[in-house]
Amino acid sequence: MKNKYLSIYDEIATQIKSGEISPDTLLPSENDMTVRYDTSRETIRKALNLLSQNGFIQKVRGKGSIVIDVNKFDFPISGLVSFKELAQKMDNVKTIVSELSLIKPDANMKRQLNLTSNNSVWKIGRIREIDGEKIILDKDYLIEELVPGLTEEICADSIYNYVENELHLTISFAKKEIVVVEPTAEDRELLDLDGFHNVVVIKNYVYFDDTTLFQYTESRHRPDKFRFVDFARRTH
Amino acid sequence: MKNKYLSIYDEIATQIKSGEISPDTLLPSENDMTVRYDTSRETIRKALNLLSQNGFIQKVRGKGSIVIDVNKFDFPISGLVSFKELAQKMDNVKTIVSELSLIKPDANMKRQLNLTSNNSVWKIGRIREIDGEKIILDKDYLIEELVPGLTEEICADSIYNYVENELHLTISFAKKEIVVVEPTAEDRELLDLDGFHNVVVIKNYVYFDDTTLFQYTESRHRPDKFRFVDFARRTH
DNA sequence: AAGTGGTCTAGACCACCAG
DNA sequence: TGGTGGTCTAGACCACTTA
Repeated sequence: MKNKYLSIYDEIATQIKSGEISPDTLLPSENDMTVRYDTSRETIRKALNLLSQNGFIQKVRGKGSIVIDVNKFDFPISGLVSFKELAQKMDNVKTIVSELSLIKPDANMKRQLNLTSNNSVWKIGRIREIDGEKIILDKDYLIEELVPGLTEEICADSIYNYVENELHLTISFAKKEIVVVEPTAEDRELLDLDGFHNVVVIKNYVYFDDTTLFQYTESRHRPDKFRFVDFARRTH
Repeated sequence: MKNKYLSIYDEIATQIKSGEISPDTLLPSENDMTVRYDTSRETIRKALNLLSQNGFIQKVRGKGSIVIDVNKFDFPISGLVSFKELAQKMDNVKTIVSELSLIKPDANMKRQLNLTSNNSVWKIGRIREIDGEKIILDKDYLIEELVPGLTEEICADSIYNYVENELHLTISFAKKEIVVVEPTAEDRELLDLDGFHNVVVIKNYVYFDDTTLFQYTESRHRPDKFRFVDFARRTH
């Protein structure tokens, strides 16, 4: 137990997810909670603001904090979600590493990754197979200097895990871009396109704490199996 | 001037956007700012956290707040963005109201909008024309009781404006879902599909402060003109 | 060791909602 | 009018970075 406000957040979030706290009811007031959790009001408010940002409650001034029916909204996927996290919710998912090599970046790549010197870049291709069909082609580019020692095993598992837990680098934020394009020859070769005329491309730019770009990823999806969910909350 | 922390946020955000504060430099420390803005540290921190959440700065413990190059990341579109806001960044944009009628909801619609009684529902169709091509078909469904008095003029302008500024209802949060589907007969009829085989469908569920659903919208895009940008920040 | 941001406290006043 | 959440203060201790 380190952060008091995170503990409180976790406790309440768990209760809401399990249904122990019913949707459409009010949480105890902030002042009640200061007593119940033996802490100050600002700390309670930190926890409640997190709950609000993550779609668990809705705060209304003069009234209280209303519990939102989380199951009604299947849930914020927004943010940094790796394929592995998604896959855990499904069965029959397999990853095939189609490519793992070190390349010299061309001019375009240098621009994308903000490279000036001639660093080597990991080029990784991974095919995601769901229920026996090859649905997603993930193409990753990472600067070797920052992420040494990649292996096929790591790629088949989760690169995020490796970076955060083994290398102890902190991934901080990401920009995501979604577009729909004609399939390339590579898409046709590697994916089971089944006559589909487009692929959905998700471009992901992942940054470290110090705002340097660490990874550029393209995730190329067969359109019928693609679904993106975003949960937006008005801030002010 | 009401909120101190919002004023400080606005001031610094403006300076970053204009380039008055250079990217990759450090902001003054929080303690410096308490003096400069004549306020407490927690208030400064509120402003800085907003800046961080909106992608202007990156806070690093023990170091300081690094200014991010906002022009490098075009910018957070994530959230509640109406077509009108998007259109203001483009030229040659036109809205054609193809339908505005009151309907009795069918079973599916009742489920989507959480209706029990037999309320009437606004059905609105709007075609968005960009550079003379019909690119987007927006279909909106709103509960009449909550949003009375809709006219073609309002629909051609912005429904959000009407709801927030005329009716004084507060839109609070929204769930967005993106999928790619085969065009319907209606899509083929109303849009210039130019031989494209898919449309990108953005489903939008908009909620009021009290967590009741207020609007369901489908925005149907020709795939080549569709682009979605999301800016995600790790919270903990 | 000095300075930074992260957490936490115990108070205060305000705007808003309900009975 | 009493209770709610929203803002703000002046202080404290801690973990982390940098020199």
